[in-house]
Amino acid sequence: MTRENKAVLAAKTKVLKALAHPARLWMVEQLSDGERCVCKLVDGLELDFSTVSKHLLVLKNAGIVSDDKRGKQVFYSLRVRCVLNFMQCVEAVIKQG
Amino acid sequence: MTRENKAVLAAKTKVLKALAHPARLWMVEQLSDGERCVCKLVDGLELDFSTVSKHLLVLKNAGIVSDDKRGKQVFYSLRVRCVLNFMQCVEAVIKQG
DNA sequence: ATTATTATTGGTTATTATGCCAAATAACAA
DNA sequence: TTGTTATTTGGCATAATAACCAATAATAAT
Repeated sequence: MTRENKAVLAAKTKVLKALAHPARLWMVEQLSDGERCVCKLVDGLELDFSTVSKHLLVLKNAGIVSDDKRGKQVFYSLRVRCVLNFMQCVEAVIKQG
Repeated sequence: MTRENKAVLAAKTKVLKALAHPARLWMVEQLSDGERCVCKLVDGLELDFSTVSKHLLVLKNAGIVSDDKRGKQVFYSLRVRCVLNFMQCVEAVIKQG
């Protein structure tokens, strides 16, 4: 395998790893319905504010979400809708057992 | 969040986690071209035989691949083709920067 | 029967991920 | 200014992953 192939593989893996956590995946699903401030996401998760913030950073670094600070709140939104299509495939894997 | 929602989220996460490793993702891509024995996959990766075997177990437990022992070899194959479609979305995330 | 090949399992260690708390920042309000 | 709310950052403890080696199991070949 070439270094380039390895780099491509690492890039793909980064995106997948970002999605591969229940809290992060839940947030992505929430964002499919439109932007949310961090506080709103914290409300839906039984996690510390700082923990949620770090999870959002992971999603942002992977290119999956973007953030927009307005006033003292930060709103996150989904940059890539196709992520949701994939989840249908994941559900297919689950149902098939 | 209900326990049921948590369970669904955990199930989805299990599939995503299985894909979220360069060696495992590479193997899934290889299998898109047809079944492969473990030895063939080991050849393509710079990893110990036992390590590759364990990675395959992760994919199998997630429902992504199935195995078939014939003689002293074990052949793995992809159970869910749609996984490959998703990778196109992942590539879109990467290109978008 | 012995040996060789293919693969899995068990054990250990190193690295990475997760979560909380406390502290730091930023924006707005009083 | 001082205080309050919203968020991020740093630090630390713990849990989960990943890799290797050695040992085991199963099949095939000599």
